[in-house]
Amino acid sequence: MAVLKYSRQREAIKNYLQGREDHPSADMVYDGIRGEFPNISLGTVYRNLSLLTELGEIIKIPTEGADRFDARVAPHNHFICKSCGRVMDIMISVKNPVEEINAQWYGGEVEECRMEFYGICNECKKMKN
Amino acid sequence: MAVLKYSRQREAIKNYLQGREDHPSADMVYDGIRGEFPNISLGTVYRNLSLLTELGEIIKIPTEGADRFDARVAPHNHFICKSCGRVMDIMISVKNPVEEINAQWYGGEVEECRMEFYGICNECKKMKN
DNA sequence: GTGGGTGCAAATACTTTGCAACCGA
DNA sequence: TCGGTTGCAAAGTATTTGCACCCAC
Repeated sequence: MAVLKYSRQREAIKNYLQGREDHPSADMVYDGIRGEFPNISLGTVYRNLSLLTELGEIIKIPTEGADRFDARVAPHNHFICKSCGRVMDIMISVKNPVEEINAQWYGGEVEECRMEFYGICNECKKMKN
Repeated sequence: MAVLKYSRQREAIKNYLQGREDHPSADMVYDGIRGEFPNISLGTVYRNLSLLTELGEIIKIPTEGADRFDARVAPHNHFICKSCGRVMDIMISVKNPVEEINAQWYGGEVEECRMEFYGICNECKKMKN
């Protein structure tokens, strides 16, 4: 791609993501920054999220339904609620098995491991009672 | 849901999945069984894949682009090629960290862990040379 | 001034759904 | 027969893209 040029919209999208604990979808980012940029378009949000993902400044997480985005790029793992779809960081570290996998598996070279833990979140458990 | 009734299409879809090493999308399943059922519709394929997923007879794997489906329901992990999108089983077992997570994390109760390993598959490496 | 970025709308990709006909129990 | 299932097409959701205008450099 050509030389990157500054854009206030891209800056705002990245800031918005960095200020969130959850993992918003493109649509949620769009809603979230319309206060600051009332005329921004959803296309611009998608374009910048893709660009930031390519640059490695954010991470894209495919889930059921819309993709989620995460400004925390350091390796970490996620909990995904089977009931409400919420995506949460799991902050505790478990041993990363990448070296183990590469030592034993020949389908390709593994660069990264993402663990996804599925279950029912506490919010949804409360609702059931 | 009401009582399940037998359907040749559903049977064929499940058989098709069980006979594959890869993890086809709905569209690939559709193409794959049109030989046997020339009049089957894509809607029927989607309906049955959803139903089988709910029944726990297959697994749905969200990825970039279309969802993939897997008839191997026993816990196992996947390698996803960043270049071609191919999804492959990683057959070697690494320790499942679910108990470790549940012992230390209070966001919810974890039932299942899926590890996704990202990298470049051997096929794509060959292409580059 | 040049070329990347934006807003807008149309297009595409993926998936679900309403409905009448069909078929398994 | 009864009600779940199918094929078809239309609708719905998620995402990408073409284009004229705008703005950073």
